[in-house]
Amino acid sequence: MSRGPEKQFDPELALKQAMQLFWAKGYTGTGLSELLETMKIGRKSMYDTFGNKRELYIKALQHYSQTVVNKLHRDLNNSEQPALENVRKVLHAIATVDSRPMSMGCFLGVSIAQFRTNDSEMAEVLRKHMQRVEKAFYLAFKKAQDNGELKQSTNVRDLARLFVSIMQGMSLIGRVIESPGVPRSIVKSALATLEAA
Amino acid sequence: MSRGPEKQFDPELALKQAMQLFWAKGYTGTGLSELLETMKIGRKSMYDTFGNKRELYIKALQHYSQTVVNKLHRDLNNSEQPALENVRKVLHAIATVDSRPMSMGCFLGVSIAQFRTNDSEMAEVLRKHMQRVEKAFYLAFKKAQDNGELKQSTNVRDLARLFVSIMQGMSLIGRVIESPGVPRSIVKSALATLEAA
DNA sequence: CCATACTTAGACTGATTAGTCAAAGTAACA
DNA sequence: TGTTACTTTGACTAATCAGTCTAAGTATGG
Repeated sequence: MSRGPEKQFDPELALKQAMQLFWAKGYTGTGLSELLETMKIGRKSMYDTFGNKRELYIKALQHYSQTVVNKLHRDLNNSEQPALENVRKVLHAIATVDSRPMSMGCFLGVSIAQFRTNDSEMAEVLRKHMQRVEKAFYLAFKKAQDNGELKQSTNVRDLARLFVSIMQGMSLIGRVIESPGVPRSIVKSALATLEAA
Repeated sequence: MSRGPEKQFDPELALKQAMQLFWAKGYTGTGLSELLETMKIGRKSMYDTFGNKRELYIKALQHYSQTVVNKLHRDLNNSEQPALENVRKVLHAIATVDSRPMSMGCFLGVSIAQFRTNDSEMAEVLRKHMQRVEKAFYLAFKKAQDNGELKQSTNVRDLARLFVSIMQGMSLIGRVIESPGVPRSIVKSALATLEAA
């Protein structure tokens, strides 16, 4: 039984704010003092609650996975319409987000770019989350194939991996382009390839 | 006329080594002391020759553009074979590189992920280099279309942007995947889409 | 052979870094 | 109402950060 006072802050809210700052400024680019100001908690509270800066980052990635990637799963597997229509809607939505000025891209993608490739612990964390993204696309394409929306000869595993790449590449490029037409242009030709698949 | 002694180091070699360290560890993740050790030059020499850390990074990006992106242009516009065959060879080559354990991806891509999106100066530098990549693909697809390798109805500008995204996404994902099959899988389905385009 | 103009190495600065720790505060239980 | 177990605040440390600057070294021009 806990006998002391309760925490004066909401750990999940603090985590969300940490995530957004990490997302915007990067891991090494985000200082602890700045982080604590944003999270509105004290130094000790951060270390007691989240471990250290690195563990906080890993927990921020989990938070992203449980919110954004979960939503991706739901949107891609919405049963109310044809599976490929879900894919189209999701890609258009992402293109819209990536078209905004100073779009930040995908938190998973920008994280992958920031850690050394020989950081095997972080690589494993990131790979795990990325595989959930791949699976979301895989399930949608599999269903589409079962429904006759895709040819039987199409390798839906490969197709899912292709679309994860497209999404990641588009989100990355969206961080620097000025024209909102570019992400739409990418989605347009990406969806065109589905016609023949 | 210069009256003093010549530099005791090769600025281009030093720049190349700085690029590789930045590439591996990121901008904020790379300390100046570490940088100077790798470049094998003194502190003052770095500031006199390259300005400061940030300008050094920008010059490293230029170096990348003048070597790697130039090679991409040459490979995609090699006139000895059909234009689409150039695209296939280039993508297979990139997939091979991205399949290596601890592949570092594309220096442009990892750079885009590292700077704040409101860093407009850096965004412009990165956009400029990325547009050269897009142009390399555009010219190859345009030639393919003129040669009848692609349908007249295909929008080659959109197609080029799609392939830049695919390449960036694949290179990013290559940093964390363990299986060499993933990049090959992506290239396989990417090239399959060209059959119908 | 000296003066000039460049180079070099490295000491130094003030700021900031991640992380620790002691002290004060507070709520719940006996 | 103490005692206990938790919280919070913020001072502190040692290391590192980017960047400056002085002093010593060196090749060239006169």
